[in-house]
Amino acid sequence: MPDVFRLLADPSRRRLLDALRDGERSVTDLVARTRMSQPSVSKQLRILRDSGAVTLRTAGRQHLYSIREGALREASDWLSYYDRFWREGLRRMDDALRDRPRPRTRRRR
Amino acid sequence: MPDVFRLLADPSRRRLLDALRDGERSVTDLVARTRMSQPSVSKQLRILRDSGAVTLRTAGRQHLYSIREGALREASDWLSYYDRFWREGLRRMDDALRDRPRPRTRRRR
DNA sequence: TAGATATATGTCCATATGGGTATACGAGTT
DNA sequence: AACTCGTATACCCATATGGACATATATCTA
Repeated sequence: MPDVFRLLADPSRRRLLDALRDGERSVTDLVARTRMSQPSVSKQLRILRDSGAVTLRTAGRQHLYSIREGALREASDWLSYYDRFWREGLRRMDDALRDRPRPRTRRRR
Repeated sequence: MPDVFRLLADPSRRRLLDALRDGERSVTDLVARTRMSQPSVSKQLRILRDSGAVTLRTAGRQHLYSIREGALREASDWLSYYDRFWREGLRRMDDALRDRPRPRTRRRR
């Protein structure tokens, strides 16, 4: 249900994730780094947590958040196709090109 | 302005992009493949086009859309950091892991 | 020109979303 | 216990979003 891309759609959540790249951070810490209000930070962290993107560790009265391994994997996987696609420079438009002046059919390698 | 992740946040747009992976497609074609209404398809294509994610080629009365090279590059780049992060197995959460029972790094199969 | 096909746009609507402010809650501290 | 710090939640609100339906526009065809 919780779509990874939906998560990443919000800049504030991305900023939070960016702020967490170097390791776990407390809420106050994140508030300082992201220029957001504390409630907003908590709200977005809640969303990130519910979606399994981050984990929470409680240390006294501090809540330390950290990125969960593989959280963005789904998004990354989806995009990886296009990455390969462009890097190899292979445009598989043969079908679409069929009604054009015969662009020389490519063979499967 | 037009955020790539915002684009990808909508499943219907992702379906459209998926349908375009193999090359350019007409609107009718996309309608058939995505099970969306024609106006919805056009609407989302409009958004994708305005954002520079797809390009349009007119052939008679058909509008042929195709993914624009490097359109999702920005998103991919952003994610690449985390990818590297996890693939190398480098979790800089030593502090956090300190009080856990040795999570044992997974080996590559 | 009339009609059919292909696509785009306009309008309306229901819903989701994110921020802000106030407030509640929990854990230390005195 | 009273107070303070750190964090979470509740509520309200303005806005964005996406879909459906009807309709407009453009291109071919008879």
